[in-house]
Amino acid sequence: MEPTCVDTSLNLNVIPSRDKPVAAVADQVLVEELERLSSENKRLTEKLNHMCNNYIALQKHLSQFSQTNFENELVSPISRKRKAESVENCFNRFGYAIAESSTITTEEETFKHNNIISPKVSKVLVQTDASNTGLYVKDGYQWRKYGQKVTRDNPSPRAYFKCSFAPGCPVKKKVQRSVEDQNVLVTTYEGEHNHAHHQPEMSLTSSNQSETTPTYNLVPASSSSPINWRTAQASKLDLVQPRQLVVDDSHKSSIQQLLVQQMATSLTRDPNFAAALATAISGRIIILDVENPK
DNA sequence: CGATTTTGACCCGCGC
DNA sequence: GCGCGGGTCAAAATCG
Repeated sequence: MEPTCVDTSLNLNVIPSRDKPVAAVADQVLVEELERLSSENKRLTEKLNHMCNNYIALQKHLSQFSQTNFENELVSPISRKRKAESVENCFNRFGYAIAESSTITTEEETFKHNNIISPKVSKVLVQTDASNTGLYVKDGYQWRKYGQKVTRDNPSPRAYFKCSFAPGCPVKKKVQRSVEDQNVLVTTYEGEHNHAHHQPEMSLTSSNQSETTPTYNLVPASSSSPINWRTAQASKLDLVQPRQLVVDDSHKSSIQQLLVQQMATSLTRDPNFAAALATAISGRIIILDVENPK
């Protein structure tokens, strides 16, 4: 798909002519602008729909890939580390990660096949700027750091956090900079919170934690110039505990449509969204065509 | 002064 | 059995 630049700004420059009074011209301009914005809105909704379809297709591919991996491992078992690596490579192969989450790992599948309940593991990639040297991802929960370690395969240290919001909450997370792109923080969540998500925002801040606007990032795993989407409305997307709606095919499309509409509506209501979206789209978008992969 | 972070020590599983 | 590496503990330091 060709990168598209969408002009979401309002052009209200009124140039009165001798024939038409200022008010009439202004009315006409407003109507034209409204029509243009509504068509842009429609186009954006379609794009969002397309991206959702791609995401679902990718998830399907990933689960198929994991399934194949598991079957292969039954024949020739590999080490725990190798398994983790294969999942990581799987992400990279798909090329883009929308705050990537592995809702299921090969290890987890192994447990499932053995009917053993394992803690939920999810992985989130968060874009940082180069000046940010901290390992803190503000995700709405309260974390207590309990360790830091330099690992063999990555020169940057890995930080270990426990959820300290509720006593006895079993959730842990590991945060480490990606070995491929130092601007990307790889956060691995383990377990599920036994309490409510009290802070609605999901933002990345530097160690001084001074940023107030939630920041969401699309992180192309293979790209060094990722796209930033900055919108407050996006806080409605729960990226911390990625969930999968399980629906049958007959309801899938209608639910999908509903979600797309809700997302589009809430996003377009946000005054910051237009500017952010224009910046993002005029930058670079990589959308994987699942039907015709290059 | 309590909460949080830092950091070296320790534990444990895995591979050889 | 030993060494390595990842994960955790806990005492000291720091912060608000």
